[in-house]
Amino acid sequence: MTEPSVPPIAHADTIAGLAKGLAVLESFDTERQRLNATMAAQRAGLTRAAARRHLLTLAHLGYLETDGAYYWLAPKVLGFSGAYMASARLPRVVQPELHSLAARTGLSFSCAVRDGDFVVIVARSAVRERGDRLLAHGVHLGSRLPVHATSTGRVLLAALPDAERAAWLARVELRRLTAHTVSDAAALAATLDQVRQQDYCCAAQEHELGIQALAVPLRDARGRVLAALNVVTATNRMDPRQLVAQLLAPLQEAARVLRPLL
Amino acid sequence: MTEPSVPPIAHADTIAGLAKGLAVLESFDTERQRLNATMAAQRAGLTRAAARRHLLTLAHLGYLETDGAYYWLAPKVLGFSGAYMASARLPRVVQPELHSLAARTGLSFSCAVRDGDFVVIVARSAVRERGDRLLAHGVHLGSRLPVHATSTGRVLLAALPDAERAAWLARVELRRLTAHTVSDAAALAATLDQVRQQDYCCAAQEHELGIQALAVPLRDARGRVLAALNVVTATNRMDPRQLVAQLLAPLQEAARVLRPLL
DNA sequence: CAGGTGTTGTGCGATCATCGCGCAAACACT
DNA sequence: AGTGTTTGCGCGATGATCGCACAACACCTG
Repeated sequence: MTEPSVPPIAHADTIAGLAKGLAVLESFDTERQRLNATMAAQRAGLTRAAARRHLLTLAHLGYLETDGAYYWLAPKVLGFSGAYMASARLPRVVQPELHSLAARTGLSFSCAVRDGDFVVIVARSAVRERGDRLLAHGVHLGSRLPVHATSTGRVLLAALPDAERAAWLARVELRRLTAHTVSDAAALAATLDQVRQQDYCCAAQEHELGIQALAVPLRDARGRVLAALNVVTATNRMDPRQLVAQLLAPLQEAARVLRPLL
Repeated sequence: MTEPSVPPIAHADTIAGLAKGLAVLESFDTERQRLNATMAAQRAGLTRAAARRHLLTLAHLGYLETDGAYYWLAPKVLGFSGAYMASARLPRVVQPELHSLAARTGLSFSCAVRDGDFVVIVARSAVRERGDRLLAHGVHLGSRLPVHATSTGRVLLAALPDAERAAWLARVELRRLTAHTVSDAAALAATLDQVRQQDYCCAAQEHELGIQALAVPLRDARGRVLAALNVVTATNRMDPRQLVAQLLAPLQEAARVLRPLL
């Protein structure tokens, strides 16, 4: 007989050490790339002593490098990515289509799936602008971008059942990333309704100034939304209207071609 | 007073749960992509019960997906890759040079570092052959390839101090991957001497039939070998002699250009 | 330069998370 | 239906992990 008033923190047998260690590993993100025990403890929600032990373990296993005081990610963590890319069906199937789109249009395309409050880029075909400048510079394979401020994220949110979407909107903090970011839950809900209706999403400068993106959902044969496909352009090269006019059709065509393969 | 005859398994305070969990996560590789508790236990060296607990934890945290019996990698693991790519200096610096080489030659170039018995691809510029067929098909960012059978791996081995190299050769099992793989320690040692002397390595069909690669070391300003740069070609398009004649100079030039930046 | 202030490394005993055994149920294959 | 094999998971014992607390160190500051 369990106490009904106390919801069990973890109902099943979970390995606390593993969860904490991964929290530590996750606390190395784009913004904070070098951490010491104190900072890692703060970010991962552990005591300093515990964080230190986990950091030492991760370093010992080769996932982190250290100078004794600070720690940073070692190339070994890329191994997970390699294993995923080798195993997962989605990126393998989508990648050629992205390359084809990129080759035809000279623009950068990505495919993303949702993971909690973020989208994860699982396939990408980046095109270098003149002078080797890459658009959306920091976006790589594996990049995690906030779901509420990205075209792909919104397409994926729009595909959620109403109840789940409502729960998500009630819970999440809509961080403002640029002056254009929609950070009001009601406004986002309205946007998502529109996205669901028109079956695409255009997000202009909401995640990063100077760039805008257009996304469409990727459905499998049974109609379930598995991922989102998008294209990114510089705002000074094209306005949102042109973006939709010129690139919605190719994106939708790609989604149509991929549908039976997913 | 510790027993002198028994080398302590882990001298410092290491979190066993974390180490085991990561061993479980690592047991999902290119070859075995879907595992149940029994198989994971075998591969990670745990009991079935322990493996199950670790798998459940990983699934609960979103790193694995499961149907109840089998487990496979979730896209969330790509997040580590994204964080590493955003933080690490090496791939950021090398990537443009790889693209430039690829654009000029129409071939695929990679940059790799060593992690134990494997090299990890940390940057890559892949070129599609005619008909979208990709050379060295399964090689992605984050791929782990056996160090002894790859051009990059040998360049990195050749850079090791003698004692370390000898220790490695004595310890490692030189798995035969194709009929051309050098799997004899003495023969590999001789090859490494040659690599060290000529400062490049050409490996023909040792890792995969039909492809060959040429690699050079990437040194920093102080002369330390940090990584290796290579190019891959199909054996039916070029013989090893031609490969060296045509591509050694561009690779070395790239390494020279990168040297002050590393 | 001594004293103060903040930060870091780490030993220690208590505690509770993790261990693997072992059973029962499910499944597979006659 | 019967047998052999695999799987899910509860349980009590055990030892790994916890965070406190102290010492050592770095760095100001008057």
